[in-house]
Amino acid sequence: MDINNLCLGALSLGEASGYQIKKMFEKQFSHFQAASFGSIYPALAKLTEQGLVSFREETQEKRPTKKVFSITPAGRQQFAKNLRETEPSEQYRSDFMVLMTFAHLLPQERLTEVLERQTAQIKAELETLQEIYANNQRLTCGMRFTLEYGITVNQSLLALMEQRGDQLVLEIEMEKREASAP
Amino acid sequence: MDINNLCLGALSLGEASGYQIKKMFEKQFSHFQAASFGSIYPALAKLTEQGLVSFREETQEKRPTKKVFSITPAGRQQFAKNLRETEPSEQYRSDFMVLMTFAHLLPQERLTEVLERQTAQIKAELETLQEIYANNQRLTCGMRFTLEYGITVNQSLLALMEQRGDQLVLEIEMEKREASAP
DNA sequence: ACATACATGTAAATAGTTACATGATTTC
DNA sequence: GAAATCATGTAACTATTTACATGTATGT
Repeated sequence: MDINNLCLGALSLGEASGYQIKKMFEKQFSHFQAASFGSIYPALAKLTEQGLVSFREETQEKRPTKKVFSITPAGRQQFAKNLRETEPSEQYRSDFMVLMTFAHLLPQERLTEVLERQTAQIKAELETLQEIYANNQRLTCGMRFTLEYGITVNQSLLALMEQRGDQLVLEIEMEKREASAP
Repeated sequence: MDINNLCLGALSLGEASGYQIKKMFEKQFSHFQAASFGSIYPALAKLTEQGLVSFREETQEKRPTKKVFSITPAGRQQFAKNLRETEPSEQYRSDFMVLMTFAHLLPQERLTEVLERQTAQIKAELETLQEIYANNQRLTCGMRFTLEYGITVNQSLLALMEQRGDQLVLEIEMEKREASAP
């Protein structure tokens, strides 16, 4: 599923400007998809060209004029079709995991710092998801499910970090000592 | 952290051919990084050019000749330096989550199928990780940690899918009925 | 007979990010 | 006075995948 399609999906939930779609990627969709302006605006232009979305210009006081995009019936049909043909693939890339894999090559202070940063980030992500879950009435069942999915992951990860983090630091130190004096 | 560096990291654990490095990405590193031949071979060529790795050609009976790469002292130093400067960022992209977000646009059978596929995939991933964890003596502490990390995530996700999956299908059906007859 | 494992490599295509350009308004 | 929010857009760059090219050996 590419950004073009994702924009179509976002608009299937209601009209929005490019800027507002970016906000959606930073909130509701943040735990499973990212997108920058550099991909959203060209996507919107292409979808307009294809007749899958339309827009009206809205002049505002004290704010720049914005283009409010709406999905067309053709767009709605196309999105439903693309969705049916989408395979549920997943991809995950983690430099945190790379750092852990080679933790023995890191100075102890850096390792401790990285573990603390990761814990803090998991905590922050968990709070963000819980906040969206609690303070949003207009969520579909499916969105609530994805939020629960994210909350579950982050809760179990937080528990792991808190009980296993310090232990790892000690293990690495022991491993280093053994290696230097066998 | 790019593929060039990751290849350097893989070789810091022991000498290997390009083909064997690919295998590492499919096993030990599979839960947090992916790489194809199209990125590994050029990476190895570049690292050789930079003097960070060296190789010897090994002729085999009944198998094609292979290049066995080793990390040089300069390579080891460079990798440690790169690692210290790597930030623990993470990126996750999930078409499964996209499908769930727009689950109300999917035919019921397709939704059920996707949920079952996802459950099966989580199960498979969990088993793979547990197998690597159990049947591998040469794992560093850090690698064991990443495996526990992956196992934890998949265990909690599996529990969620089993208790929440069917419920979601029912909720979606109810939502659809309400929408058509308000 | 067909797929998979072994083994290396290149070129084209893809899909995206980052940085730039522009500018008013509001909050700290 | 600096930073963030609102708002749109382009162009260069980056990193990676996919598909192609080539070939033997083994398992199903």
